[in-house]
Amino acid sequence: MFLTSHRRDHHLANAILFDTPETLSDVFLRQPSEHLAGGQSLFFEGDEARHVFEVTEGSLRVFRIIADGRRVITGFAHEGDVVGVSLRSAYPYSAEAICETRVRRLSRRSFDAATQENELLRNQVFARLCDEMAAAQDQMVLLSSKTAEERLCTFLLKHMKRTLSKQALQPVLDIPMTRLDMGDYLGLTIETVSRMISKLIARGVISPVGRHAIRVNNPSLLAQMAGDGDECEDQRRLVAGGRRH
Amino acid sequence: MFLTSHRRDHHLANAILFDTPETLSDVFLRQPSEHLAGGQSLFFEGDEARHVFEVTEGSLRVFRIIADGRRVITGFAHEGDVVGVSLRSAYPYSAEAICETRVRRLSRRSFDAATQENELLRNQVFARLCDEMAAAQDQMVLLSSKTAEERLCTFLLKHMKRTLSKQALQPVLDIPMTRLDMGDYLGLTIETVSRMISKLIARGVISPVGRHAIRVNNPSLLAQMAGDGDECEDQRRLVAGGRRH
DNA sequence: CGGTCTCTTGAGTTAAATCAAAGGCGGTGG
DNA sequence: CCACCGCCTTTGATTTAACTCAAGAGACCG
Repeated sequence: MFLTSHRRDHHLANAILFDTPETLSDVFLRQPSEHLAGGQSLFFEGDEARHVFEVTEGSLRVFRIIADGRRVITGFAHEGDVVGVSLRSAYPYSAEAICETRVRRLSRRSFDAATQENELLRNQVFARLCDEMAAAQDQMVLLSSKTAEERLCTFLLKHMKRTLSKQALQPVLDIPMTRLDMGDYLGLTIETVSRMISKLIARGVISPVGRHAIRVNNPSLLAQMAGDGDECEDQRRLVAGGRRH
Repeated sequence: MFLTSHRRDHHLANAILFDTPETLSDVFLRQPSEHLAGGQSLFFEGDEARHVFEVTEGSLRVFRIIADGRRVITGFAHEGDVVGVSLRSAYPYSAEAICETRVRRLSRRSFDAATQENELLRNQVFARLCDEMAAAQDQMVLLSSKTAEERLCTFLLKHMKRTLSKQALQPVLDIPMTRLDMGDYLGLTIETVSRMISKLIARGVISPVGRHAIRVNNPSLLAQMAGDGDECEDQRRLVAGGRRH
């Protein structure tokens, strides 16, 4: 389980918060931040789940290796996200730094204690779990019924929304992960990912800015191509007979 | 969000539990059970999330209708499962009875109150959320990297495990859902689902028992065909270079 | 500046989707 | 009780989107 922070507003001086944490991040504030080089593992699937981590800088990929050796990335954790939350004794997935990354570590005991006693924190954990669940369902929709093009556009759009909130209206989007990461996340091969990126570039929707960044020229077209429709509420009640499985 | 019960042991007389619920089911015990005919909707995606439901009999499909009218089933809820748990004001999915089904309804206020004040219940909700999250990740693995055959076998196996626990060693497995339901859950068309079922029958792995039940002749072969390997721990640490996206 | 790794592009293959049609089961009414 | 109708399911033929295989291009590093 990894928990995505939607907003992290530090209203109050951190010093005050050490003893009465108001946000999940506050709980981690006392911990020293640890550095991970790109590609370095934080923990492996099956390891005893002794710690919970907050990402303070950089990004992690969260994945499983399946029977035949293939990798399935179930999500990415970015600044402010918490990874390793679970009730099981072992981590159900591995986590690895995509790029230079910093995390704060907290023992599960401490984390559990903090969230058990503090209703505010508890609700935040619950809220994040719910959001993560919703994200997982979105991903299921993507994997079970979107085309390669729609998957890529959805991915870019999601990362745009995440970055946009902090980087104002800057249209240059950092993509720290490799094509392989994207492929393993989107259920596609690197070749298909590459082809779809080329297609978007050819159509002028995006422009390449080195290998790990793009400029989004036409966000609304990108959104349209992501195939989420307008989430048109009315249509939901009709049991529309659209085909394609 | 819907929560799966792993075990529902009523150690104590229910009467005693009314005031001090020990399990999530106990919270629903006072509520009258409502009947749903097959195909009947419990709630729609986007509806205001006023209630939480416990399935006491039968099964529900939990799904979303996407932009082009297609349906994606994100899960099924069976006896003992709780559906509708979320923090959002609106349900993020629809829920519909697959067959004759009974549910107990609880207002979100009551449910939240009960779980806020009772640590035991709260932990159960948390545990179920974690399990559901793990199931969602399994489903992502299935959708992003399993073949049609593996998907079907995984599906049958999962339902076998669920049913087995209560119906002893009886190898006849009820499949209340239609081929369309299976397809929308597994990311396949009804034709492909049907073909894969025929293939399993031809190979003698299963035998048809009417339309909505099968006999599993060779559970271990079925497990092998599900493609989950032996979850061999050692292989996990090797960054094996298996192909297929 | 050579080596390695990542990415791109092209050509051919394939698993599953689509299109099409027939078969079986269940319900309804004569 | 049987005939008919509608729905779900099965099976077959064809198409297609994405995968696989292959080779070349660009980036990064010692």
